[in-house]
Amino acid sequence: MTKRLTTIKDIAKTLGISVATVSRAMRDTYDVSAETRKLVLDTAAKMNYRPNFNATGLVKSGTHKIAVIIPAITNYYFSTVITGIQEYALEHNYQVMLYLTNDSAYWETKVVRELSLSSVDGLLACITYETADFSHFQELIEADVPLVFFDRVPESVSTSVVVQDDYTGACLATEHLIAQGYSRIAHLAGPRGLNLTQQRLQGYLDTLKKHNLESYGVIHSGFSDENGRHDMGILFNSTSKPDAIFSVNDRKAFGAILWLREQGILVGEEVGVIGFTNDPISKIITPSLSTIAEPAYEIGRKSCEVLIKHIQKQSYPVQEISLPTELIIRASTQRGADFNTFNLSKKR
Amino acid sequence: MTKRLTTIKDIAKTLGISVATVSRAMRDTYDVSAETRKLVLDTAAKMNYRPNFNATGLVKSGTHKIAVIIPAITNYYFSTVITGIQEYALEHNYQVMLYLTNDSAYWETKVVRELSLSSVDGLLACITYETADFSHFQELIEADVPLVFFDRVPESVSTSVVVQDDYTGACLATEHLIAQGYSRIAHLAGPRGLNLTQQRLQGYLDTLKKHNLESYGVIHSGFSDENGRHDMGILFNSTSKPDAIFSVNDRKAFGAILWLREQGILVGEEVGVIGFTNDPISKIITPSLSTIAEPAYEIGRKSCEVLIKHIQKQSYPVQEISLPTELIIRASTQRGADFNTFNLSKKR
DNA sequence: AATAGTAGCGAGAACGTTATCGAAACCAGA
DNA sequence: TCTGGTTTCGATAACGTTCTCGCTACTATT
Repeated sequence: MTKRLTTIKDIAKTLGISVATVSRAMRDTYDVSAETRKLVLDTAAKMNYRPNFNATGLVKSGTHKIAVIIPAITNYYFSTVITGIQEYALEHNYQVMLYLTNDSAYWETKVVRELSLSSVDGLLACITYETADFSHFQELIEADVPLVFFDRVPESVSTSVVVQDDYTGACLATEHLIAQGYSRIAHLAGPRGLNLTQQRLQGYLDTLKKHNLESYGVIHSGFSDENGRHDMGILFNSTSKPDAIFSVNDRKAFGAILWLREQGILVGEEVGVIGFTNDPISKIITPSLSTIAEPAYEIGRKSCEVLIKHIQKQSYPVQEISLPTELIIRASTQRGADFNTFNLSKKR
Repeated sequence: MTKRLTTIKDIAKTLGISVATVSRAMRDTYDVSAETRKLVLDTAAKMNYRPNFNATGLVKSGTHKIAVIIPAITNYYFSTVITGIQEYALEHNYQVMLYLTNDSAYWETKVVRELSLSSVDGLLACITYETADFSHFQELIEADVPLVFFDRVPESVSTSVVVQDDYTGACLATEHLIAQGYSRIAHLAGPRGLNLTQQRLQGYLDTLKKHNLESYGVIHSGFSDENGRHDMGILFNSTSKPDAIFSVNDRKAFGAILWLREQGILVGEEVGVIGFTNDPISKIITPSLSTIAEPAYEIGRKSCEVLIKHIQKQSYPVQEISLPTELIIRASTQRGADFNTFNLSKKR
């Protein structure tokens, strides 16, 4: 098919030395004189030599590849995490293989099971919101395959995880709503069973309790803006309507804002909305969305770092890393100012 | 490190047959009886056998992997393209390796040059907007490495490309602005040198000419909303101000809308804005953005399909595929209605 | 009964690299 | 001159798989 590439043998032949010497020279190890080393390196460059990773991978078990298994990449959070993973990996000479599960547990198990362990050194995974059976991951752990979870992590398997501090973030969000004078607070929650859903819900509930407030409703559903929009209809159909919404993520909060605008309800003034992520859209939407910022890029880098450390020495202890979040205050939780029209109709 | 995996030899030994027979049985080829085949397959499953891709890759040249080289993934278009690539690849038993260049020509050449050709069967690339020297790609082509470009394609190298119809899309956008009654039209253009920048600019210019209109300004810069915002300041600083903006992409159009809003200029009513991409944000921003929809997902699938065909038979002819775009009319190019306030302050 | 053909299997080389071991060459000290 | 130590290098086996051959046994044909 493609032209034959130059191998270590070719170099050895043209130089009249053995392949062993060439191999040693390439890797800058012991037992090779400075002259021959330079000679080998020069002719290797001249002959446009590239190492064959299949061969090296065969003899030393270990490809320099890691697999990233993730529900999707078409949103701010995931794409930013991947960017962090990618950069850390490349800096440390690892290559990343990407697998999208499309939030399907079927695809996830299929990918994980069929993933030939001879083709990657380790796995970085973020589970789907359907995943209830973790046996496919358990098998990997029992086979001593390095594995770290990020963002959405299972509770039952014992391996390293890297997440943002979901609980504290939810507390910050709820505290902020209360401080702004909202008291009838509802929560647009994520899919049940996900650790992150539980953590954010718990932070919300605990903060309400601390202030002797009652929840004005919790609805579990998916992460899309359409989910948010739909759930708002249900929430506001009751007799006791909320005056503020804490959404499990920004996308659902966008749906909430869109719904409120359609209903002619003033966002901020009448109903406060706060999200979770700090998606760039939150700055663009009208009114701009207050939110809890997640360190997506750092989560990518950190989880990749932990994985590579696990790969490089199996004695590396299991980590449970939680990165801090931050409250970002924008217009959607402000009263008093008419942020809704946002100068849109003001003439020069 | 990790536990020793079961190999074809282990299966042969426990069954008392030769490795050759096992190998043939696994691949369902000739010269093996139905009984032994079943026997081999059963014990392979029982022993949890996984093929070692390093070994197969060594003997048959050909890993089932493709490399995707892309400037970034943290935006709608690129992440959607990747999703399409990924899905087509997985369906056809190829695995994708991801490389982000971060729009740096330095990183691009580094990645392409260091990419061991023994570890991938082909490349899918979208160049950075800095890339002026294409020798790193030229080398691959000369080495007969399958390579296809998508979206941002170089003109000088002769290989398959998959793009959207940028020229016609730009014509559609400009025609639409004119049809809506705008006549003083300016263009927020992309970085110079990119084919897509040239195509969209040309479509814009040709359509103006067709209607005997003059351009009210063309400014080249990057793709970010910040670029768009900045360029608007320049555009409106002249004595002859435009009454409509055609932006090379949606992100810059968002910047333009934000800038207009800050200036108290009514978007749509006073100044029309149209983008290019159909980023989901275009539905969320106020007013919603008219745009030219790109078939990002299909471009991903199609370019992956072309690449795999190139890999599978080297006689496959070079393709130049251009996928159609579509005009999406929203509020930012409508006059008459007060879309800017968008019911925001309307009480129930 | 002799031959030819075929189905099923095994032995061994090969892919490109690294690791182990030993050999050669050189040098220093006695 | 001999011994011992170091430095530098080569031969060879291994990694797990596929591929090419050749061998055996069986069936069909004459």
